[in-house]
Amino acid sequence: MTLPVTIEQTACCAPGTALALPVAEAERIAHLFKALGDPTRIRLLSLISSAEGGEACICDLTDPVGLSQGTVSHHMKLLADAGLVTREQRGKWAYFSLADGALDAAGEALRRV
Amino acid sequence: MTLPVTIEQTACCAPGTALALPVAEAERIAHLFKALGDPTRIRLLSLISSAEGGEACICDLTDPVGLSQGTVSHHMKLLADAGLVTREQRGKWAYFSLADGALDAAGEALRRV
DNA sequence: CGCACGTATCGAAGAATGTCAATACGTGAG
DNA sequence: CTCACGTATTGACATTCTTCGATACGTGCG
Repeated sequence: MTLPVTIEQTACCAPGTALALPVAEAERIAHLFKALGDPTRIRLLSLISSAEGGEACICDLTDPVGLSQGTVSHHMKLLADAGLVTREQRGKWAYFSLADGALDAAGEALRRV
Repeated sequence: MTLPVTIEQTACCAPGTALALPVAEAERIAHLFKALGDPTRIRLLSLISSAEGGEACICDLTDPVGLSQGTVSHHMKLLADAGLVTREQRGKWAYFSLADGALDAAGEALRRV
């Protein structure tokens, strides 16, 4: 983990800088898009959204993306941490769905830049 | 560079997979968001958009982000490669502006997932 | 309970990324 | 032409990311 050493970048500094996004918010936004910045994860999102009922378990996803179960689980964790998907345990299976309005929120974040 | 070894992932395969994004397009989209997946680059975009006239040169950007000139130049190249900013040489200076409709296109890409 | 199966986590290896200092490139001023 | 200055590129280094294989965790079935 890298602690944010930069302090109070929001106030003062170069002219015009005050209008720009505060560092903390830039980090939040970047974190969201970093989750979207991998082909496999885009594919996973797409697979979920086009799946029956808009949800899928890990076992449904490993084959299409051609990666190991552990790796897919890892990617799903990243997507969940970014708030892009939700996880629901049902029996032995973990079902993932697109988080409601998450993609819209991402688009909104773009407009704030 | 990694050549796309995966061939014809679009056709056949697992049931439901056909509806998902083709690998090539997932890669395109991911490449776009990877450019947006760094706090510094988000900050750079914001600085440019909030700058006088909606444009800025490297020298305007190094101080606010607190990074070396070479590093900022590197980030701007990535943003330009992703089609997010345009570069215009004017005298000794290179002026960067937000590419027209690029952020909208990013939002649109999300809707395609 | 014990086992099988789906999922999560861990440790390691290789690739990619962010950063700097140094240097090369290009352009306008003199 | 030569020089100064803004920008781009290079080489090096540390960090992060992606991936795998192996293993641990949890749940339902027998």
